Amino acid sequence: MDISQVAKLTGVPASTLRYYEKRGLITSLAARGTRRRFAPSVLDQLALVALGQAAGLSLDEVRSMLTANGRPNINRQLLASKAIELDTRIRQLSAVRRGLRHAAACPARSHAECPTFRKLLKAAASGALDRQQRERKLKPTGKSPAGTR
Amino acid sequence: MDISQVAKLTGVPASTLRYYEKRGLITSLAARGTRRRFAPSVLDQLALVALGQAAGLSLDEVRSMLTANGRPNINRQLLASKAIELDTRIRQLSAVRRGLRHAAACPARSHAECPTFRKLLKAAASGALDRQQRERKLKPTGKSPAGTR
DNA sequence: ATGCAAGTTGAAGTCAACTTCAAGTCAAGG
DNA sequence: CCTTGACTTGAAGTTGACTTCAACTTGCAT
Repeated sequence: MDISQVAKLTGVPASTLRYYEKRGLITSLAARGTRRRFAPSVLDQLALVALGQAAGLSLDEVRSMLTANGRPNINRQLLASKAIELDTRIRQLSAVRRGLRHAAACPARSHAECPTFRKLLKAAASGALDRQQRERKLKPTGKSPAGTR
Repeated sequence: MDISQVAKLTGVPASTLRYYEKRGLITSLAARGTRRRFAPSVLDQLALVALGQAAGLSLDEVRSMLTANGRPNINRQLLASKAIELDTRIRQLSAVRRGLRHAAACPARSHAECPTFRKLLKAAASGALDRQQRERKLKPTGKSPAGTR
């Protein structure tokens, strides 16, 4: 397959595919300078990247789970710890969602005065603050964790 | 309170507090050029920012829910739609978490050959790809300021 | 054989949310 | 009064994941 076919098939832009290849996340059969050709297995590789991203791995972390030839090579410990992080995150998001739903539905004039909202606010916010602090601890130099998108 | 007290109390660095003030997310009582003083209500304001961030709002979106004087002014429609997004996101994260847990525990030699893993991979990844495509649709020029994240 | 869309490259630009820097100001202790 | 350390400002730098650009090459259709 050529790059535009893969792009069309997966929805991943050609520029991203080139970028992923440079980062060692996917493999192509190209001689340098000529047009890339992708084996069908690139679809699996892209799926793995997508899964990793969805799980909150950086591209470097995803690559660390691939062998030189592009096959997966799983670091169980990293995955298990990411799963735990996900658990926590899911719980926090659920609390936030409750907060939003309440805020959107609650008829109180000012939410500053609605006790239910204040309670959810405090819970969700303190969770968020804790999380911020944890992240700062992991990066003691103070470099920003670039968005918890 | 002065800026370092607020920082200590909330865990939000002083630099961030200044940044938030410049962005109109929190208010201070300072005459320009002198030292900032914060009213206790700044803690509520910060909680609201944290909640918004946790819910996936951009700082601009958070600010759009504040009146000029810094009191919350909630856009129910935006909140409700963010709650729906959160629902979706939570479901996707749950699927991803299942995938991770399985990958971390599954004894198959190569995960490429484990059918359970392949199924979860496909599900989680396709969800992730769909999401990517949706986000790209919302940003057609690539220059739009309204981050959906 | 030729035109031109589609591909190639490295380098530079973008974005959000901060952080860091340089240069200067203020306030309290000694 | 003077030092010192916490504070002030605007400007510039950082991060990760891409995208865009400029300047060429390729390869299919005519």
